[in-house]
Amino acid sequence: MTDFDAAIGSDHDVEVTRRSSATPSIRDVAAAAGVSYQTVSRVLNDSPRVNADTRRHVLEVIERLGYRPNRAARALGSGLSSTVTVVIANTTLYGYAATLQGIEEAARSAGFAVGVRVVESDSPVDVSHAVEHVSDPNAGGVVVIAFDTAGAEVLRALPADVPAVAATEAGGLAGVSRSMVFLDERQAAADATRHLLELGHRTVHHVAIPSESGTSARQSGWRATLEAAGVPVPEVLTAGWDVRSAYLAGARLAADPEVTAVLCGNDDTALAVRRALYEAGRDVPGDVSIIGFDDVPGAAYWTPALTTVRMDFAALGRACLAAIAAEVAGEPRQVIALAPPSLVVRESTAPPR
Amino acid sequence: MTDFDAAIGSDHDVEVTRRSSATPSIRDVAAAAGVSYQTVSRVLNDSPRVNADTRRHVLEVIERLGYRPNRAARALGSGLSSTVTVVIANTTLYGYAATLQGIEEAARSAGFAVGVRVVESDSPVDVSHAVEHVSDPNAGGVVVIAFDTAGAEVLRALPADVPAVAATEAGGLAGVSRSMVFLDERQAAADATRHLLELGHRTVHHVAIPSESGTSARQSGWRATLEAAGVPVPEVLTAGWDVRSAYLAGARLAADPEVTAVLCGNDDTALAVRRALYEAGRDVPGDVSIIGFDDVPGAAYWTPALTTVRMDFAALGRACLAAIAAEVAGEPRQVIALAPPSLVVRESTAPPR
DNA sequence: CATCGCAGTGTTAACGCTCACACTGTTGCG
DNA sequence: CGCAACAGTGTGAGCGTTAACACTGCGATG
Repeated sequence: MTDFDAAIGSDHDVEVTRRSSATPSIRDVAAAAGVSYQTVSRVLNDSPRVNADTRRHVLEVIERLGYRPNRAARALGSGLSSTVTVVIANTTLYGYAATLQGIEEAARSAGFAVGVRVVESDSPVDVSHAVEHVSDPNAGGVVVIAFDTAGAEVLRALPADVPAVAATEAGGLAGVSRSMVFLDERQAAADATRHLLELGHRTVHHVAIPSESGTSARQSGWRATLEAAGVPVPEVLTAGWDVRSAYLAGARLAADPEVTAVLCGNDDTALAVRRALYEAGRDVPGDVSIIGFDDVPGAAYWTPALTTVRMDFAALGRACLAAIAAEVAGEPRQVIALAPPSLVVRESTAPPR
Repeated sequence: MTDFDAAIGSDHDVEVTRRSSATPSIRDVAAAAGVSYQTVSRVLNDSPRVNADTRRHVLEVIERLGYRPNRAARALGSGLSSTVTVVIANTTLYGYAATLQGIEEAARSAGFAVGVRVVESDSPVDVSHAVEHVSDPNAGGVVVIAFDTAGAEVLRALPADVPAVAATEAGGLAGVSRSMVFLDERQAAADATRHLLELGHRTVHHVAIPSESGTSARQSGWRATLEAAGVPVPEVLTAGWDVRSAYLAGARLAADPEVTAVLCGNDDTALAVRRALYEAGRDVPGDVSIIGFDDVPGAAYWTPALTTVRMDFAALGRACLAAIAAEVAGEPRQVIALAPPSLVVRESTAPPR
């Protein structure tokens, strides 16, 4: 205690410390506690080699001084950074946002900080800027949400020494040797298509959303099911992420009396298709059945409530975080298929007239 | 040029550098370019005091070596960190996600990195953890999305020396002296209410969403308008962020034949209210008119298309970034009201029967 | 009772960068 | 032609932390 008092009592050398008015550093804590700063560091990293009394006292001083560890310094000193950066095309689209939420949740409980970087398009400029941003040495790992070409391009352009994992479509990304995590949408798409066929529909149309490859897993599950059933495989209509393009595709389908069942690339697409059908005077599910993908929070409250595939994006995000943490820790790459999403049958599907 | 060549030619002191096998540092670049590391630093920070030829050569070496500046080291060395952390209650709710997108966009073009921290609730534990996380010295600024109590609590608990700005409801947060930015929703709520009144409705009911204060700006705009019009002010029904609670509120309204017009706290709420009305056999807008808030991307494609208030969350986010950048740069606090959002009249509102 | 081992602590040197300052050479001016 | 001014560059110190190692006692071991 004498040491402590002495340290506090003497103020003839106040000017020696740089600018102690600012946030206290580990050294200030050490001085106030009468120990070396290495001991404080040990307390912070709960090293076992610290006497219980010392630890308690240091903790007390930390509290009293309002000391907060400096992440940047820690990263510099250790060479490790407990940060993961999420590369994402758009934070407002449900699947992306929910995946981000899952990543953040897992990161938070694992003590990681999370960064976000939006890649607006798959243009070389956007992609290279994003790559540049995340390839900061000791910036930690990166999780690329590669549901689309922008993400996929970033993944391809990323230097091999940057630890990264991708959240992808089912099956992963061809030609990319990275850890990948995905939900098995192919299976779910097949289930959804079969559901429609079993209801008695002659065939099922499909409005596709953007995808990394030309053909999404959703689309291929749909196609395989139709082929296996020996029914005609209609031409695929492609929409963008914007609702309007889906509406346009929906309008084309609505004009075709042969169309009685539509598997939509996601719920937003289903919303727009349903609108187009409505405008054409065709009832859902009376005249046309529709199925979405994602199960956005409101889907159960639509009129009619939407039959859709529930995607557990939060689980996807959590798995991505676990994977990147493993990768940063030096474990080998892995490709993880999560449990297949399941079809939630509600009101938008019915037997054809 | 001779110096450069000489420096490149000589490799007898290759072992002097520590572990140059790893990512190159500023010193490796300097050595390879035959200049001091300070010169490289100057090039990186485009200081004007560098000869054009030197700069070009250094840039070339940087490119060749694949050098990437280390953000952590830079932050440590300068004491400044060009990172902003966004404190957010939920990344999947549209208003939050869109605001985040706006912040990120502005941050990206201003050269800031962005971090995300979710506060799951306004519980002391969650709040203090979030505060702890963002009060890292030299972690840069923080933008708190304070649409709810969780955000507001974080803001209140944040040490005064942490630079922060809040995206709030109209009017800002009482008792908090921080920079704040908001969209004037009060005005928009008044417009929406007036629209309904002008259509001939006796009064307008309101389903409120969570808000920082007990009474949201949306609610107070609604109330003021009803009072000014001298019509009865119905009891406010309160919903949470989840669609189900809004549905429950909607079910109560649907059961009341007096209800002919409802101003919903946001579009999700409107969706659920519309569903409840549908289940009760009441047509929208035939029997009941509804108005939402936010104008989510799909709102125009609902059946009926939703009359709602378009909130420019991206602009809100951009303004927040500008504000935090200013704050970090030492400029005084400011309270900014952005242009009031406007009502978009679509199909869900009509004169009462 | 000398020695080993280990709990507990301190010391030194990085980590990669920026800052403040010092230095060199050239230019411009009286 | 001497000196100030300045462009251009280098040097030294430090940012707050961790890692590696060195040291000090004390109890256990033979």
